[in-house]
Amino acid sequence: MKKLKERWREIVYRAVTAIAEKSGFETGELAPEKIITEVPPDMRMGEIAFPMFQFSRLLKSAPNVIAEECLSEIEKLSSKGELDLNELGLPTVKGPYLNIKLNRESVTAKTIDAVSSEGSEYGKSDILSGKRIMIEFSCPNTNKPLHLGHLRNDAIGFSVANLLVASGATVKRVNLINDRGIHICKSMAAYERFGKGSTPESEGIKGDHFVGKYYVMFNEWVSKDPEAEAIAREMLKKWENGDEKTIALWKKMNRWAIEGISRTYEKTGIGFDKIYYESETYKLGKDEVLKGLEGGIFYKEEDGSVWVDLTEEGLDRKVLLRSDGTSLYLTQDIGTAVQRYRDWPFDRLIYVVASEQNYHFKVLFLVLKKLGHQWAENLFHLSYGMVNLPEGKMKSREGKVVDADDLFEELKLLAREEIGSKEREGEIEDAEKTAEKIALGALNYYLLQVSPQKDMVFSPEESISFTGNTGPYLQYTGARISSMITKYRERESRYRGGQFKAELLGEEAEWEIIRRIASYPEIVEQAAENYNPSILAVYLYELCKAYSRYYHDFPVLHNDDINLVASRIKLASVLLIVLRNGMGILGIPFLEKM
RNA sequence: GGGCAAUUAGCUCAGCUGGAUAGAGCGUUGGCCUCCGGAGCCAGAGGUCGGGGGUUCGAAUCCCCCAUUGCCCA
Repeated sequence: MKKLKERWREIVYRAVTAIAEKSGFETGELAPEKIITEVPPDMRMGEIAFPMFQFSRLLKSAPNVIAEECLSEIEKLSSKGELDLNELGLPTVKGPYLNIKLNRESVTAKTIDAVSSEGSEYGKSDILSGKRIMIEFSCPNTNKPLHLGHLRNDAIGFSVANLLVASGATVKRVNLINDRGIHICKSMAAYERFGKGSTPESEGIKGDHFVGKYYVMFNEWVSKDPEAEAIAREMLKKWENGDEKTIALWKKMNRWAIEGISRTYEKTGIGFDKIYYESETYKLGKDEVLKGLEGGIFYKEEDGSVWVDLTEEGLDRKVLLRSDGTSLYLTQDIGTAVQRYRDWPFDRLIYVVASEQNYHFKVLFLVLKKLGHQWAENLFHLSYGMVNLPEGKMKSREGKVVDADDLFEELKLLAREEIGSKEREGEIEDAEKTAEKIALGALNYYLLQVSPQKDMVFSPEESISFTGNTGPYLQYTGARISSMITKYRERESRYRGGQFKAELLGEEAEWEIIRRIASYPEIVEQAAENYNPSILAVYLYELCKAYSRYYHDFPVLHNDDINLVASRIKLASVLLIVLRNGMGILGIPFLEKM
């Protein structure tokens, strides 16, 4: 379909050029790829539309006149045998638009053939082939469990990584564990005081929640006794000086936290190719800053703190090292970036981080550029909006946070109930696992249907809804079709000899599905280019919607014509491939039964 | 004080590089299971695309001003 569109652009270009020559106008910078195409509002008008307004200035003529002229030029080319309109489709004029009606039968045959032969490869492109792209996402702290914000981050990171892979890039998924700093010491201090040697095992609590409990405890403690703050700070100093006991405690608690967080990752199905730890890169960051200081890129204040002046770049001055020589987030990020480029020279590094850090990344990228790293130009902050609750912002200090594990459990429970209410339970092999997959599908779809850049409201009731525009709707469509195909195979003898014939798929509803299937590769490209999984989410929903409508109106198996059955089954199985591929990219588990 | 972003139906969101009548879901009103999975399908009501200017043959989309909200920097 993309190829056809490009061919038509060239044809229209030729036609317009011919008209221009006749009237003695220059075509100037006109080029086939610059010609604007659209999709007509009504399927009956065709599949590709060329608005002629774009040429009216060039040809000094009214768009509807140009449309007619264009058409006759194309017909001329066709009668000369230079164009095969039977293969390319039929141009028609509607007011100021030149619309192309594709040859349905030929597009149907080609599309179905392409999808069935490419299978799980269908939709992949090479627009990023040869590119090495590193993508950082998730980035948890080791003092508390993952929350809703991380889930959005993970969903975006995971799916964007998949989109890049589908576009031919070599992708390295990396995580950065924020495992050092005053906040980490807070939970350590609280544990040392209140923990009494308990462990996640002894308490029967997941490690990250266990550690998080002490972080909360610290905040309670410090509200009663301001001394706590000093104790934590003392601990940080000890940590930086390599005090053995402190390091041992730090290691122990980090292990608990990371172990717990990893279990959450297992549930949500995400993984990384490499994990970075701030505790291992912050020193490199310091070195870089000191190098910059020597090189005169940065400067020192009287109190000994190191600064960078970005006023020329339209930003502010910014601290890089505190007066006591300790590092900041920015310092650590400098070190991490440098380390990454050493480890794996990339063509692009994408940071999936919330929009509240927009300024931070602007500064980071500028500082790295100032330090002379040419690759700094290839850094990109994929900024996503905050996740708010209907009653307002999430506030971790006030306990107004949606915990990732809790949310997941809740979703799973509801999915389990839903399964139980369907009287289909007996057919499902593992109801527990299925419930988990439905929960994950609901969650990922909910988080990904919104454009990343926008803030979103997370309504618990809506996210657990399994009807309407949701992940489970996609899964449900997939399950129904799977079940139908199974039936088809079971009754194979009845349909034996049935042949797929493109011309039998002549219903409008079928054509709508086919043109959507044909445009899937373009959708994946678009989503990848914009780092925007929501484009794909919307597409999949519309695809399923179109099929559900069709499926409701037209029998697939219940037909006397076995060729018609075979053809409609073919359509269903091709759609299933697209659905599977697309859902895979978004992290929505595909289910044969649910 | 400065910067960035957002504002589309009661609620949550789509609307791609400006194009033909602004779309979904939830909710609401009303239909559809002797038939391949009703987690479904269909229809109705619901809009001054925050406000005002501008560019353009054409603006929800681009530009400017204002308002509101969120985030960040100091």
